[in-house]
Amino acid sequence: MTKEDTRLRILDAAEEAFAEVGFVAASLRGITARAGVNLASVHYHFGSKEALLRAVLARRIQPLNEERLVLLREAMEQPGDDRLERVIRAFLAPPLRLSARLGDRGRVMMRCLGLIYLEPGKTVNRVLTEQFGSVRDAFHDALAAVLPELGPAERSWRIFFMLGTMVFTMAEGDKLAFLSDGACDASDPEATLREMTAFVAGGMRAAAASPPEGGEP
Amino acid sequence: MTKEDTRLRILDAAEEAFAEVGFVAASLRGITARAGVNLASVHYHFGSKEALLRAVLARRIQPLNEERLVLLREAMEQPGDDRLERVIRAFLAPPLRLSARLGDRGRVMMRCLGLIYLEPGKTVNRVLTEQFGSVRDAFHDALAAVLPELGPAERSWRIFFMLGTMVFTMAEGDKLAFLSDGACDASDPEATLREMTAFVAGGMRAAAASPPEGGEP
DNA sequence: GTATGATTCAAACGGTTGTATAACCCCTGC
DNA sequence: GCAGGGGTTATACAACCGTTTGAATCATAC
Repeated sequence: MTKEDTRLRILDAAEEAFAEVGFVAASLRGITARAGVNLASVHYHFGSKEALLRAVLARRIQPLNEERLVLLREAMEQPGDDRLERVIRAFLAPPLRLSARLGDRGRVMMRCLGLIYLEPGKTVNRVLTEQFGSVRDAFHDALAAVLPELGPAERSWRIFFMLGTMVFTMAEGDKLAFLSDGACDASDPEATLREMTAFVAGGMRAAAASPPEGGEP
Repeated sequence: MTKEDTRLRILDAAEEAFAEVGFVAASLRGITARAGVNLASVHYHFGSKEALLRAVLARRIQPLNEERLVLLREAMEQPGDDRLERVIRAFLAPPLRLSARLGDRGRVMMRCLGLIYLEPGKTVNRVLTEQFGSVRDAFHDALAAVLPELGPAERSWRIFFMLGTMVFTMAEGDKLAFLSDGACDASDPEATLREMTAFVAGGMRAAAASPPEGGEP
């Protein structure tokens, strides 16, 4: 068993454990037992439990956000009536595509990312929001171009809702099969992308709800 | 200090602790210290940490779901073009109204409920989904009447997204002020209700994304 | 073949957790 | 004024946590 092998097995086991019970509830003993490695090896390879979490997140998030920006550029370059849908898909598709590519690990990765995003903790949040800052700005600008009738505050609200829809689906998608009596399957990336895009696009296109910010004439 | 006083102080302190760090990360010692009561009193009054969690949830959720069903009945009784908006408001308004009524505790309660909903754990989920079952069915039926062009699967998807938008906003609303550079304020219940209703209604009204379920002719 | 550095291993550390127990206080009813 | 019990208190317990340590093991280069 090589060094890289051990690192990978720890990363995989940690991702599974985080996906099942969250970060704080997952124990290094459980993770190392699942990975079949020694307890101390996680400190040798990563340094601490938090550093392990950062490694688990970085492995997935960095490619995701890069792909988001690439897809967003493509979506903005070509005109068309469905430019809004393409922008939204640029935001939603990367995790779903990655999930499909990972096979069985796909749902583990989705649940892990969604759960960790929602779990409190100063360090975790700092990492995620740092990574997410430029992506948020890029989509803010793109939506300003695609939906010029929306004010900046309204745009922020709706990007927030889009983020929420995605994170919630990633974290709680497993429960949808039960909630819908088997009619829906969130482990199908194609269907999930189609349904989410339609819903979010409809929400984005809704008439502005905010009263105008300037004083009345 | 009366018996009921101690119970209430524990409930309040627990709600705050859960809102800040979640259930597993919150310690009974921290909770009882915050409440100014003895450590053992939580076992005397509630029995266990999990039973305390159930009590914290029940205090808020039961009235919420009852109000949802009342508002839903009212929304369905009177006709009009904005029946969809009224149905959605029946779902979204109760927690926001309760938050406004609770004053400073409002945001604590919102964050606690949202966070606990998203935190893994067999018991928690069972309690919440049990309480939520009848509400989900009622809204499913109401939306079938208001949006007859939507198939049952599509309806389940969109109710799921509505739930996600609400839970995410309850849990992460605090961060919206930062994410929007101060342009949005999720601690304003009126504005939050207005923005969420517009977004969710738009998503609900979007054209169906699913291919028809029957075979092609 | 042996020296060297990297990796793994078993064991233990101090601290925190939820829970249990028994003594204690205080108020009420007689 | 005093018995009694509901409520509070301090304390202890066993289990588990993340982290550290130093020896054992391995692979590699000379």
